[in-house]
Amino acid sequence: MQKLADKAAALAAGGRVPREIELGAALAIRLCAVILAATAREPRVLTVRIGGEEAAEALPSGPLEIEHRTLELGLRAWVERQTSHILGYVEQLYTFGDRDRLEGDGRPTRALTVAYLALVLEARPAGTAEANWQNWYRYFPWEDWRDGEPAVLGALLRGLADWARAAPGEGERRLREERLWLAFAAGAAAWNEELVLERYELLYEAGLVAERRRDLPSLGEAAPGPVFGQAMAADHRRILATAIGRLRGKIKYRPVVFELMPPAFTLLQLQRTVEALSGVRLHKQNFRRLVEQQGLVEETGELSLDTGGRPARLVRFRREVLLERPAPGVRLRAGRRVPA
Amino acid sequence: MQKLADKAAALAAGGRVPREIELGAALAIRLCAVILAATAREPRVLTVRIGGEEAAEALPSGPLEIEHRTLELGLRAWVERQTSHILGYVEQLYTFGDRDRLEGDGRPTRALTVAYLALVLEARPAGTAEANWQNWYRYFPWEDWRDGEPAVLGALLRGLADWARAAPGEGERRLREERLWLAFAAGAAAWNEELVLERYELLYEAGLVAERRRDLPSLGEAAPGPVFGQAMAADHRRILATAIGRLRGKIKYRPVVFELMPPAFTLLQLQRTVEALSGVRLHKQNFRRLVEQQGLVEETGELSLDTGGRPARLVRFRREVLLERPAPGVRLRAGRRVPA
DNA sequence: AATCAAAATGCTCATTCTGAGTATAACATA
DNA sequence: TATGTTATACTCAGAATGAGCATTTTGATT
Repeated sequence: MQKLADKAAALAAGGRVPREIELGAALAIRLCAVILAATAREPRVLTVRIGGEEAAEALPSGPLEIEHRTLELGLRAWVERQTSHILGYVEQLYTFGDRDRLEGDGRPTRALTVAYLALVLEARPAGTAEANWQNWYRYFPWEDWRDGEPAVLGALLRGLADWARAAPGEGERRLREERLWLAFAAGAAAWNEELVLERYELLYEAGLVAERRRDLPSLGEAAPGPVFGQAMAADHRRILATAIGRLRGKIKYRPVVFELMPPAFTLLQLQRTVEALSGVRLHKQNFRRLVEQQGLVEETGELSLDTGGRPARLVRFRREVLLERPAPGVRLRAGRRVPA
Repeated sequence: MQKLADKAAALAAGGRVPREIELGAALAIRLCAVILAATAREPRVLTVRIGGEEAAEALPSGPLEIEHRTLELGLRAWVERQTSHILGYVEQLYTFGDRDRLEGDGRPTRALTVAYLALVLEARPAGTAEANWQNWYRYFPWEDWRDGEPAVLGALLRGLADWARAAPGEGERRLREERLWLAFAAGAAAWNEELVLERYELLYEAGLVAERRRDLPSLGEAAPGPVFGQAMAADHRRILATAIGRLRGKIKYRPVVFELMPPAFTLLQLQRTVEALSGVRLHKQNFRRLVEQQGLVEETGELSLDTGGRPARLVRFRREVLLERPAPGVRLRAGRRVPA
């Protein structure tokens, strides 16, 4: 305890301890934005292509600038200037601080990345080849259970099971199996749609995503087999996984979906959007009961004729709920498996 | 879009844009630890005293060191070395990046603080005067509703109401009133114990905490009145508020309380701990029903005779629940106001 | 015009979960 | 032995959930 206090005092007084990351050390700070949108059936993420030859898909990211008053304001300003997207909902996601992320010049440096999650109304589909809206299941095909068990799941679980079996030592094997069980709920029994990051990290450790083989080239031959999902630059796929998991959790207790909806929408559109984000199907009648009981929406008085069936009432988000209910989210209990 | 892509590409290729925070700029990165523990009746936070003369209470914090592989490992190593506390549960809290936090030399700098929440079993009460376990309600007396409405609440709400009334313009006034309503639930009606940070920030903006007057000395005379709670160094009270809010939320859906419990405990001890953390009283019978139904604990076979009444069964945490239930937390619905 | 497919919308029903109690048991101490 | 204190068992009404069936209202097809 004493030591701690001493050190703290020394630091406060301007003293320095050895090996602290000093001004002038190899340190870069970047802000990284996971910008999400959604159509009724497709969850979207904004990506850019970087790196000349072997162009990799990446999340937009920019440097922290000195004149920004706070990190979040910095991010907002930066994104608005660059993409002309006005960010509505913005929340800090996580700060990634791995050492050894290689910067352009090849020296190992400490790269500190502060990642943010932003929700926007999707604007024009970004006509250039450089910045694009992508369906995020492109990167995580095993996360979309809307039409039943994803096709890749079998192969993916086989790969993971092999990895668990190959563990050095009994204890490690048990640990891996436990983690698999938790993240994949024994295949399907009780799929937890929030564990996006946990699942990605398992795949990474097991060498089943391209990023791992890139980061540890020695693994290239050791584990041939397939890799799953579209790779991204640096650790951007991990950041995206963090964002999706967070969003999937948040829609349950905060009305954040509405940030992704147009001003007026039908209840089915809302349901489809929630399903797109969470990757599971919901029971229609119960979903509406919930949304209406909670007072999340109100009538606009208009009808939508584009339903393909009986016209639907158009509703809008009731901003007042924010003042009424402590945690108004779109609770989602999955319906049964859908016929197909 | 095009601009964005260009910039990203330029950066990846080693190019630089103006005013980026460059190596060598005035930038410091610190890791800050909110280390929490609890006795049955008292929630605790580990603090140190820094700064010679006007010693302020502070959270332990240390520099990011280059040889740490990840931020979290860095924090663990650092805290273990300094406090001989082995951190069990550790989670990243938030990254605070305000400009203009004054460093020792008086220059305005960008201080990036990555804050972590750690839960430990309280060790010896830290005999030195320098590092101490403090009841955290010392800093947030308005957050403790275990014995009914906190005494300070009246004065505090009056201060806040004055601030709302003094808003420049109708719109701003409405906004302030809305925020007050949300954070304080109109005084008490539906107290939401998770909004610790929101409440602190309101008090800060209203000039009702000492930190605000320190940060904006000009306010000193403008708003004389009282200030609430014990102040802390820098923005440490804000960080602590973030931690408490996060913890209060988390105990509901993850079995994190058990990180704070001894190996064997009685159900009442567990309840008192949860109450200490959340600041509200719970209904005893329902609490036990929940904990037992969820399979969170199992018998040790022993009895505790220190109850002051009928002896109680000693139970222990069932680690297996982590593998069984998707979100095993100690759901807490407040009981009625307690007789006193 | 009659029929069909696709939604939207209305309503039911059994089950589980919650909130709030009452009642009883088992100890320490005055 | 009476009293205070805590543990533990059990009840009960009301709300919330999960799963369905039934009916209505369109456009598209026979």
